[in-house]
Amino acid sequence: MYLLRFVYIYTMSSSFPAQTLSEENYLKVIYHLGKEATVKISPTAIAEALSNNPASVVDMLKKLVDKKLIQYEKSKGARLTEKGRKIALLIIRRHRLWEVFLLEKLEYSWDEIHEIAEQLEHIQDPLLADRLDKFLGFPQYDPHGDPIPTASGEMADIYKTILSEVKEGNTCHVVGVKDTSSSFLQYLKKLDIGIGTKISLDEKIPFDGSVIISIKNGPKTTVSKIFADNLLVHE
Amino acid sequence: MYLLRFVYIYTMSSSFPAQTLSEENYLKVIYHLGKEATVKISPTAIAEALSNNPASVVDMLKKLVDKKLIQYEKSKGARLTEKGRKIALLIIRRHRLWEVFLLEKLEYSWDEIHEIAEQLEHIQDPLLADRLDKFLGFPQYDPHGDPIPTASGEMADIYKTILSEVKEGNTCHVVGVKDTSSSFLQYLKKLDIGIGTKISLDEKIPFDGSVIISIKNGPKTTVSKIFADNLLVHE
DNA sequence: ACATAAAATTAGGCGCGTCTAAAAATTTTT
DNA sequence: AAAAATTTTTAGACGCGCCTAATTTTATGT
Repeated sequence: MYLLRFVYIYTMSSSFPAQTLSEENYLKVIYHLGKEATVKISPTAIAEALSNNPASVVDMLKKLVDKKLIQYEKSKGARLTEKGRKIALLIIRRHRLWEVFLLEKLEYSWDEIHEIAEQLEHIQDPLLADRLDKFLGFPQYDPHGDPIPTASGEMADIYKTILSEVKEGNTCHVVGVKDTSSSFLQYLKKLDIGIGTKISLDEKIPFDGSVIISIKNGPKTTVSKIFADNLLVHE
Repeated sequence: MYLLRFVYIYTMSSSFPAQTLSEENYLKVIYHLGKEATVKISPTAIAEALSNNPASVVDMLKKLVDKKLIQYEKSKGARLTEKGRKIALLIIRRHRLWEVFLLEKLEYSWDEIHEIAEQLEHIQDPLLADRLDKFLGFPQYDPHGDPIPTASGEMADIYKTILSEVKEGNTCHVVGVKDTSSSFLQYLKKLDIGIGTKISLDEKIPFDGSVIISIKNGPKTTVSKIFADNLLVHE
């Protein structure tokens, strides 16, 4: 019992004091803007991502510096500290786990889950993310194909690609969709394709980019290039 | 498609514009304070329930009057309007559904769920409560034995009582616990008693109030009066 | 290198929800 | 019915997170 508690102190979920909702959103945005390049993030970029004003951003950046969640020097851009990065990853972990929950358990569709997860990601409880993770069977990817950070704050690389990029003869698993229109989602349902569905790419037609696939080792089906461009998969 | 949307307008979950978190808490508190008596609720009582200041309460009451969520005349106390009552019931519905989720699906214990549900009850989405309700199998009572308001805003009466009040020969179902100490919860686990467990009261011992019960039609077990006083049941 | 454009920062302000202190109204006590 | 106690209300203020407008700093173009 004591040992368990001890271990918990070192998992992401319980080691940080609660941030305000707004602070959490800043950390998340700085993380997302910074992950591509190692460049420092400008107030303007943050303001745009949050749909607010650069002047407001500067105010908040000062506060985040005080809390040691970011590094920031005047006119040099912001960067997460290790502490800030861990919190950002926790928010992202919570967001993506809730998205899986909403899609798989509550039967929401791909295009509805993001907005609700934006709210749910801020629920504070030291055990919640890990319990939800377990309940969902430790999913590795969210319904948009993005990797879910682990309890210890590690995030898998994104191997996701689109079906049309898969080589002939290879097999992949569906991790999400790009297009979330109901016509596409309904078509997927008809083909019995969902998250995790195994697809083998049998042949590509040079003429129009159509691809011939086998769904769950079943009979061959042909889908258009438009279809294949919008299905996110993971090899 | 259109018909479905139309119907939804008339269910509790989607018919109200979002309130602020604080407004929702005021409505909830006014509901809870008002349900016992039909008396009007004083600012002082509300302030105490919210652990804040009567002066703050008066400010908020004015705002709630403007929004037509309560009736309030100077120094006469507050009362929910029909609109306010419906919103309060929706918040309570969400709270209790999330409590069921946390206990049954995420393996939280009786004493941990309230605080998390206080946060989850404010998540805004027109479909969420109803989807969660369905996912949970339309539970009628939360883990504390309190009835869950329906999607249309009706709440069952509270029939709950304690095991020691059940008459000899009657059968009841567990709806919750009064004591949430881990020693009691562990004892319950050992006896294989959980939410919904069927218990028949076979005999009461006059000497010390011990009761002899059958759990799930199984063999007879004797439990103390202290035990029977702390188990909430529903006949 | 200098003028111009763009970005960052400061200054001052605002709405929300809270507070304290003081005044007004109501209720209770005698 | 008057005095005392309590409750309610007003007045004024504050922190948070945001805003606009003006200023300063940095980057860009010729």
